[in-house]
Amino acid sequence: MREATNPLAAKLRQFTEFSDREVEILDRLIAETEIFEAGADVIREGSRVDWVNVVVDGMLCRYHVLENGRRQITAFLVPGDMCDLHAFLLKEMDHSIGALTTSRIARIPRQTVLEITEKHHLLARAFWWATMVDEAVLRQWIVNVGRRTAYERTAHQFWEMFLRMTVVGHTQNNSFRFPVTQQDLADTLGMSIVHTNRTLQRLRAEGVVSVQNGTITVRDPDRLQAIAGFNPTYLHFYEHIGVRRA
Amino acid sequence: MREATNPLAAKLRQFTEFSDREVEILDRLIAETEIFEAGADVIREGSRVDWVNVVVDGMLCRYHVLENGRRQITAFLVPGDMCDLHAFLLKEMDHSIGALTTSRIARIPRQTVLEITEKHHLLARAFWWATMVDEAVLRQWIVNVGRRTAYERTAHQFWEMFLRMTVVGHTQNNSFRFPVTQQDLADTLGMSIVHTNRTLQRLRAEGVVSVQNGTITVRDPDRLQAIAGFNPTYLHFYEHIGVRRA
DNA sequence: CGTTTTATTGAAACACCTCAACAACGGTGG
DNA sequence: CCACCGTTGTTGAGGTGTTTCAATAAAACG
Repeated sequence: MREATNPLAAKLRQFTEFSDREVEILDRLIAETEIFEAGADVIREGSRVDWVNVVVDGMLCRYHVLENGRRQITAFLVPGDMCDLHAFLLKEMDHSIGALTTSRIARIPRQTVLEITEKHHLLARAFWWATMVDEAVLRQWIVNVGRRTAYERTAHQFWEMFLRMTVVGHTQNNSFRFPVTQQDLADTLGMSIVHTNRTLQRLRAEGVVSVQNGTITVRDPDRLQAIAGFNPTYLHFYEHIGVRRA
Repeated sequence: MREATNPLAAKLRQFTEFSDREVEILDRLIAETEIFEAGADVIREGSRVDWVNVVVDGMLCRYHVLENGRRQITAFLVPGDMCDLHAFLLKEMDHSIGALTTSRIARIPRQTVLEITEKHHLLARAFWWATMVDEAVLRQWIVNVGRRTAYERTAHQFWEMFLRMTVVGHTQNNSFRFPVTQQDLADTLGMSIVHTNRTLQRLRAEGVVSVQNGTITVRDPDRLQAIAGFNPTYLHFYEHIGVRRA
């Protein structure tokens, strides 16, 4: 059964146009999906993986757990994102992926991915591109955690997320669903839950954003981008898919 | 002129075997090189790139600069590493790449990369794989900066670097060249130079590592790995290319 | 409604930062 | 070969952003 809209195709179309044949293949890839409840792990650290997960619906996160219970989230996954391609390299997953909301996931066997990339250069290249985009986001994440204050860091995370959600058409009236607890947010920003709470309060008090019920509303986009110290060069990355400079 | 040893081929061989034809192509890619002096930038933020850089010799780093001068290093590049593939996506570089030592770089035109990946699936896949490895390293970097103390963080960086250098055969007697200033190190670990200095002293005083003249010697590997809280799963990544668990 | 999870608050502790001075080192030119 | 100079490393000390602990309020859940 074909998806009305194929988030994977939508995402990859950012990079290039596809033929009908290629779109058909992408459709077939996500035809069969599996549901994961909020809070459930899609993959757990240490497990062996022989397939690629594609997010069809929902939101998930990649997280690493250290010995003493410390946790670090290293990515949020939204519809269209492929994950665990790298599992072909590692014998075992070095981190877990958990569902933040009830999510629909398509599982593509390793063999299928290999065959497709062998026969369809353009798709192979698109997959590669998607990996490189992830890389760019990861680098910004490091900069964020390494060199920004809690306040800037939180703003940057929100702004980046806002842009990403806009790209895939998941924002309306400057607001979008971001169903994370403050603990989750603390674990993505590399700070304590208490300080996360206080930082959120400040952002709210200053009328920059409002956060409620897992929905974030950007009240003052210009201000938010400014606080975030958002790299205008990095923004190009979003410009060519429709997001404009403030 | 053929390279006696091709670091690019050496690196990609971690993932798969190549035919003579493919190796020949890889050799040709890095046949022509350019020298960059220590301290020079290979690419600067904001510039447009139409080629891929491959490190043939030396060591470089990827760094991001924020408005007020704060800097964050997000990667070290060693022989065999390809960089700026993602530049095909972004209009401009969102960060710079600087040479830490005098380095030899091969510049491969964008068009060449596209042609090769179109005609040679295996090479295309290898490039993709290399990108995914970079991603895994970046994720660990985030965990490091986000959730480890200065002490653990520094240890982790050293241990990771030690493993990477071992992989490409650049360690001898548990020591390797790591020609960074304490400021550089501070910028990679997301801490101040003063605290970096003190952390190094502690690591030295405890007989874990010694650092001198841009050369690091791992005096107590087991201890270092333990302090780093190095993820044994992540280690698999190195195991299949010869590095063994302590 | 109880029960569990999540958000919020206060206050003390501390890891890390900033400032600022000085020592050591490596190169350069006289 | 020494004097000079810029860069890098080291130290002390006070300041602060952030954490930790611990308790309470407020939602969310069944």
